[in-house]
Amino acid sequence: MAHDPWQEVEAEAQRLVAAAEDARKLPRTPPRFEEPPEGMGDLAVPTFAYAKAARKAPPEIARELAGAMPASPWFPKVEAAGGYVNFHINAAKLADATLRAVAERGDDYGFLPPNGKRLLLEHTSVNPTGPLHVGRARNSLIGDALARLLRMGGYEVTTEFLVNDIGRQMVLLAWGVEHVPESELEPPERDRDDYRLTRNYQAANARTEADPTLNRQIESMIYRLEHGDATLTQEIHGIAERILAGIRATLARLDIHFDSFFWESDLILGGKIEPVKERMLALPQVGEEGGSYFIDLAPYGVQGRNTKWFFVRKDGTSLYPTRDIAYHLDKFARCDEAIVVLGENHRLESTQLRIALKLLNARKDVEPVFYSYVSLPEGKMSMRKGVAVFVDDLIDEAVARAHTEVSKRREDLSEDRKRAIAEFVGVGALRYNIARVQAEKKITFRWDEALNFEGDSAPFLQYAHARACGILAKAGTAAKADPSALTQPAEVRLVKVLARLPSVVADCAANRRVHPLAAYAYALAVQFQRFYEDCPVLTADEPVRSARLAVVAATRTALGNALRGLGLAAPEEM
RNA sequence: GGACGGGUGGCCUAGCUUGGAUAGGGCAGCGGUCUCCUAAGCCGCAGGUCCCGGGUUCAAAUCCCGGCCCGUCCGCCA
Repeated sequence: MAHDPWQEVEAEAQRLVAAAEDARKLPRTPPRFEEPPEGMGDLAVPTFAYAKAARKAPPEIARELAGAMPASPWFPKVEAAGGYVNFHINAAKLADATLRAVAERGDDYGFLPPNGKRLLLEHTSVNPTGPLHVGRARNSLIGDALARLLRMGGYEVTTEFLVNDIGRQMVLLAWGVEHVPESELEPPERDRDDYRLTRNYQAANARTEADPTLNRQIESMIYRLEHGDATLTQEIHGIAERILAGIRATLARLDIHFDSFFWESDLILGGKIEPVKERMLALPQVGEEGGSYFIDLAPYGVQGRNTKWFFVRKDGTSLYPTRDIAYHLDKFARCDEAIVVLGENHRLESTQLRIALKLLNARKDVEPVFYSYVSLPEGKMSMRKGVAVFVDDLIDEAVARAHTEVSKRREDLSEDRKRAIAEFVGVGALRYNIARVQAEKKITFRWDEALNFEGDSAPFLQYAHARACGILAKAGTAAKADPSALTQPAEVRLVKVLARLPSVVADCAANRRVHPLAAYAYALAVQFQRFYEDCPVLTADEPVRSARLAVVAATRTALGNALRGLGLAAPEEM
């Protein structure tokens, strides 16, 4: 475990506790280490749990346990304090282990060894009917950060965007493109196909609402599409491709890119739907109602007004569930684990899908990661009502505000340099604001909060990284570091944070959560800033200078990797 | 009606899976701090019924039960 210093520390403490338990004839209790209050050590083991069996007071047990603890080079001091046994760590040894781990792993410090698993992560998957708006972008931001995090966690990750190019919405879009002339449309907000074509989509929506007879046209188009009409499929595919190009351009600005695009129409053209439909129809759980088919999910824990999950229409065409199942079976053949990022409104649907996959004896399950929607102070975002914030506008605003800040703070820089900094600061602020919060929290979008550049924000983290780089750039080559030269509280505390990165990554990857990594990166930046105030590096005498330089270098690596894991730029100056 | 998610100082948020020592942070507010590696920083002050009520426990923000509030879903739509 040379790559994970903190793991090494806990393993050693665990060994000591077990030995002490045996010596005192206490039952082996897998210790859950806690962090004691400041100044009371580094690891704490509560002894309350032993009290009943031992029939002794916790403080007494703590004293006995502490006394029975074998000597260890890791913990020069183990003491009882109330009902706790507190371990004081050997700071020099931890520094040595941490700096060695960073040296051994190099730029990969914090990356876990490859676990050999192919993980398919689906995210974003918006219907290509218009530009990306802020509500949906949370999906992309969470998905992309998760992909980066899981790569750090040792997975071989493929990100995939499911392009829906066969639904009613897409037919409507195609109809709008064909039947609504440019002369009847307002000028587009931006000169790009996603902005241009979404006007046709909105117009088509408005017209079908006003004139229900149009629905027959639309329905016949849907029918043709679902029966593999190659010409129509091609046409819609082409339109979707143009809008998707716009969406991809927006995402690219956020540094979000996909490894794979899966076109839903390929399921139909590839004949993947029919076999799945047949397999489903053969299930004993299937019911029939007026020529249509469903699975009653009530026995599987689904409750509500209607537990019937229809997958075949009375005209024999497949419904979305069938295609979703076919898609997932296809996914499963291409990976070892499948994750999909979904909005909270898809919770039930996801449960239904997973039950169906199980009934079909699918070889894998799909793991959903849910997030709540982003609303505006004035209420819900809605494309149809035009109450939405486009991601492009959000990015522009973020970058503009960042540019104002950079100009204020760095008059010495060239305009090109300021623009470059403004770009990663603005985009970083946006990304971090989503990444730092638990996905299940609903968010009310406020400009001032989304574009905060101080305190717990991306620029703060980036600034810490830039400062570390600044010191290293001026330092020249350093002598070999002697970890025992690190004795100041600020530098010792920084080392302790540095030691934790691999454990944090492991925890995040296992739980499929990115926000603890954000919290870690912030804690690391905070500790580095304090170190920066308290511990001069370049002007220090040897051997302190070299030791501190090694800590700064380790910080650059660890913080840089944490930043990149969150999808944020790790700048050398700002 | 049912299911699921959230509810932590004025605002935002961590901690909840695995119960433990004064509930961590940030923003906004107030006060300090640039002859010294970038002040997007650092230091300090102030601010809390952890939604409410029961229960379990030596110990509950955390677990259990019952409410309340907010959100989401329960289409032969996708």
